[in-house]
Amino acid sequence: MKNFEIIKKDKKSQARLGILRTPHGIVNTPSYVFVGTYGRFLHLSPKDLKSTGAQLIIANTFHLWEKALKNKLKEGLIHKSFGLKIPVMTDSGGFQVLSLAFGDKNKVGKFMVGDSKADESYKRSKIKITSKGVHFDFKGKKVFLGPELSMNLQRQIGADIIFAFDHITSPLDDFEYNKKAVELTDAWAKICLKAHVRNQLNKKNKQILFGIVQGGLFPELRKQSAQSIGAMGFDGFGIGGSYTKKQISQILKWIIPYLPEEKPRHLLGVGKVEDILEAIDNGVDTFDCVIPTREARHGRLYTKKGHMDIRKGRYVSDQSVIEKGCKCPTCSQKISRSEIRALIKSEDRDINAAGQRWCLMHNMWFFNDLLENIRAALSRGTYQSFKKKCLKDFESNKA
RNA sequence: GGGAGCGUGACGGAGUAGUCAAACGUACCUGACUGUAAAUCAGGCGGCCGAUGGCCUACGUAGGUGCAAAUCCUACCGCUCCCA
Repeated sequence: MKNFEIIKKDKKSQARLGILRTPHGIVNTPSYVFVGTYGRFLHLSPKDLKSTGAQLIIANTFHLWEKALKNKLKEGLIHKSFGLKIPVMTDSGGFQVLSLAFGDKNKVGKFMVGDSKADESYKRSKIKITSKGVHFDFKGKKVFLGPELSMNLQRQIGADIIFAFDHITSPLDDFEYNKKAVELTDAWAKICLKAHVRNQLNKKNKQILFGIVQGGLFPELRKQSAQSIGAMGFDGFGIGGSYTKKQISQILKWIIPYLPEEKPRHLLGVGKVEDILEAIDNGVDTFDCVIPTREARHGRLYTKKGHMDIRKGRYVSDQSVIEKGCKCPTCSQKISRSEIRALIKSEDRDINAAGQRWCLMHNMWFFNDLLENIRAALSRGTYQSFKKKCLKDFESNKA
């Protein structure tokens, strides 16, 4: 049976409704993927996680590995770690080369604000990239990560869907550098595929491997990368890179036509409300993002009419629920804004954690519900009007 | 009745003559957060202005010394502790 099946396509866009089959269950797509980097969600029990309705979650190979380095990675640890038998992904660790090795130093992250020009002082001074992988400093130690190692680690970790080890570039990198990065990502992709075939040889439930498209902000490189990675026989595709916000849908338009229609597409690290609507419109099936969880921990709560910062003084004695009519675990239990605020403002770590837990469950449920509504709209053939209304409501900011 | 000490911005709490509109913390206000080194971070927080500078009002109250005081002196008010 195929891993992925398209059930319905939107007539006015690239959006599609599908089913993704994994060893630990099916995922209805489009779907949000929540990030539990270290194999857990801070402050949430497995039962809590389940109550959010999450279909698919993702952990990080580099961080799991780095954390478990003292001992040894245990076989198939990831589902035990999350404490739940649900579909799980692991990212390859390629992004950490950008975010850890030089992201901080050069103030380069996933997103750039405005249109940045190449910075003369920008250099990859603390990182050495070879055909085998990347050497860089982490917490004062020399570390190495590459395609072969990432594949082996991901096999041990045991997620349902794993990613090839790629080379992400920064918005400050020029065409030449991006060209090399695409070539390197291609070369590594081949190594990953080979290792993957070997690793999965006698396994009953084979892991699903996604290759990753790069190419920076250059249409010809994006096309080249999509064609090349797209032809390699991966089970699905990740779309990577770092860019300015406005460039997401542009990049997708460059890539999507060259990726095999029948295979799933995952947009790496994008997940604001307006961005996911746009991504789905352009043919993306899944996407992971820290936004729902990180922002929940920081007190930002989502509603259909925008988001609110529950820590603000105006909620001190607000006895209403986060969003009227919301069926999330938090609102269902009638936990008031006032109570959540009091908890999350507490300096006591346990009390504070209890507040964060309510926020986490609400936000995760919110995004799952949003995706469920998107799927329903796709099913009915009303995605375009749904998208329009959803954005209008959300941007009204009357939370 | 006698002795000792203390009174600082919304609160806690530094400062004890000039670099003080006053450290720091909290509260409060704004804003960030997009393949998580993020239960985090940044800015503001007396008033006014023609504002990377200027003016006014401020450190219990009222006076005083001094070029200059939240910082020294006197009195008063209030609070705390000790002895009777």
